[in-house]
Amino acid sequence: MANSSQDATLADPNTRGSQEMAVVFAALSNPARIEILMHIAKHQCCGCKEITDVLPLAQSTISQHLKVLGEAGLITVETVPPRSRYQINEQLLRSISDTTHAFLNSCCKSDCS
Amino acid sequence: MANSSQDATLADPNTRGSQEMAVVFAALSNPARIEILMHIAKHQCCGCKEITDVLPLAQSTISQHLKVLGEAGLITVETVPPRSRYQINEQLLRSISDTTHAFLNSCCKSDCS
DNA sequence: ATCATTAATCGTAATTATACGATGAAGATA
DNA sequence: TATCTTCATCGTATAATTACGATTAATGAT
Repeated sequence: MANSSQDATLADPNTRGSQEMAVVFAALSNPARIEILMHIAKHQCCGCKEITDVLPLAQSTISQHLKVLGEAGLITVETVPPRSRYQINEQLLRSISDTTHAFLNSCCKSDCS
Repeated sequence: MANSSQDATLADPNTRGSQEMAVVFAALSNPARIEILMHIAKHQCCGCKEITDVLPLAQSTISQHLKVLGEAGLITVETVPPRSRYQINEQLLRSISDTTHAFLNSCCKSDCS
């Protein structure tokens, strides 16, 4: 079933193909998810409710977005019912940041006049 | 109408909100589009046909992907029928690279133990 | 004039994404 | 035990994405 938050196939920037990159970008392709990510980063840790209080979306929708972010490995979850604490997966995010930077820059280093 | 390749609202990294970021990430959220982008970067300039020859997708599909990449501002088009030459929008891509890097890093600079 | 090449667009089908309300599960508290 | 809070999941409706073949448009070559 599905890949957990710490998926080994995403650990090494150099083994990240177009498929893996697309998954990460897809997770970032929704404005609500970007806001959620920023909110978590700002508050370091937070639960679904705090985000629901701040964004104009239903709790079930937020929960679903959190799931997508988790499956892409961008955040981690720690559940102690009835609460779930979400936080940024810093290690992976840093790796993704580097990969993205390298990828985009590799598209720019030519001189097509 | 719609936004052309050099959309002023995307020119400044600091004015890029979650909505604008999501558009860029959405354009990058498809493996075929990543491959297309890499192919264009590798060959500096190329037409739809060269990409169609290399990817297992129909010409109409490639053309559609190119349109998405163009609307997101990642590539520019120069059409002299019956050809269209695509190339990387380096300036915008560099700006996007910086924005993405800054955004992802801003999510990592806390210490939530 | 006819044909070939290249690429955009249209129509369409299948899949995926997004959002919601309702429900269920887990534990804390009255 | 009954109630509250928090969150995940289910079912569902709507919209967007992805892909294809067919068609059209523009130009160059025969």
